[in-house]
Amino acid sequence: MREYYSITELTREFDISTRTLRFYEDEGLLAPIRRGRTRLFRPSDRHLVKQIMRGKRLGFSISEIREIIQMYKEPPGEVGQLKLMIRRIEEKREDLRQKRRDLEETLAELDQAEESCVERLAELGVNT
Amino acid sequence: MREYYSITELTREFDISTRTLRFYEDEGLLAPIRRGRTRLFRPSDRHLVKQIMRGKRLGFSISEIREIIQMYKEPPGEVGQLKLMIRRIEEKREDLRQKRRDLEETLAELDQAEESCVERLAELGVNT
DNA sequence: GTCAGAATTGACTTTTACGTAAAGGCGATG
DNA sequence: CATCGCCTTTACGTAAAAGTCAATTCTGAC
Repeated sequence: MREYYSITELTREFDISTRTLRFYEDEGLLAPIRRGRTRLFRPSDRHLVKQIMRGKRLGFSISEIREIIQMYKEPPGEVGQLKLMIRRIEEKREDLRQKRRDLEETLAELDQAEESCVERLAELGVNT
Repeated sequence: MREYYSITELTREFDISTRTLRFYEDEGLLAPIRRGRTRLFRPSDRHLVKQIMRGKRLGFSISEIREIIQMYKEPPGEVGQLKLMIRRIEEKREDLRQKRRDLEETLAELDQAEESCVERLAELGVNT
């Protein structure tokens, strides 16, 4: 496991700009360490970037992603906070389950659409 | 099945604003008929709104949603167009499968996070 | 017919998530 | 030493997706 990644290494790996990574840092999603002014990304930072990109693909906003990332961290020490956290996690999961239903429906409709196209091609005497 | 829905009926059903529905019309996603200047939404328009909201929840942009909606329509008559359409559908499906992987991973991590919280509560002697 | 409530258009504003340009620091290499 | 390539901050710009507001116009109920 590498010790540090430079900002451009990560931009290449995840196909995003340096601006984007700095923006995520401003937004409190990342906190790479510094050598002088230069950012050094640890493997854990790189993993955070992965999670951020995953969140993006699922259509979560920056603040939603921030919330989700909070959930992955060490659980809080206080009972009230813990219970609150559990409730929030359950909400996010419900959110994701809705997305899953949406996803399956969309996939099913696309399957149907493709089938129609294939049939139409067959009618036209094209061998698929 | 109702014949027509008013704009406000749909805003209430889907919890969106009239501005949003008109915006979708401007963007070519909807084309309700008119009585005078007033929009009348048919069941098919209402169904389109459902599909749009689904797309939104999955993080698709307006133009991606427009593309997907195109795919649900009658398949084109020309062989080249049909083959192109099939390729596009396959791309969208790959996109959705990626989202599904992202989703499952996120759900798994949230499960883990919740478990940590529950354990922590147990340590603190709280009965869940 | 009139009057409140709903609907319309059009213009301007806002939020999010970056893009882009300016101006320059730091270290290696020819 | 100069010039790459990579890194930095600061600041303004922008596209997408609506929100908001104003000025009208319908229209259904009384």
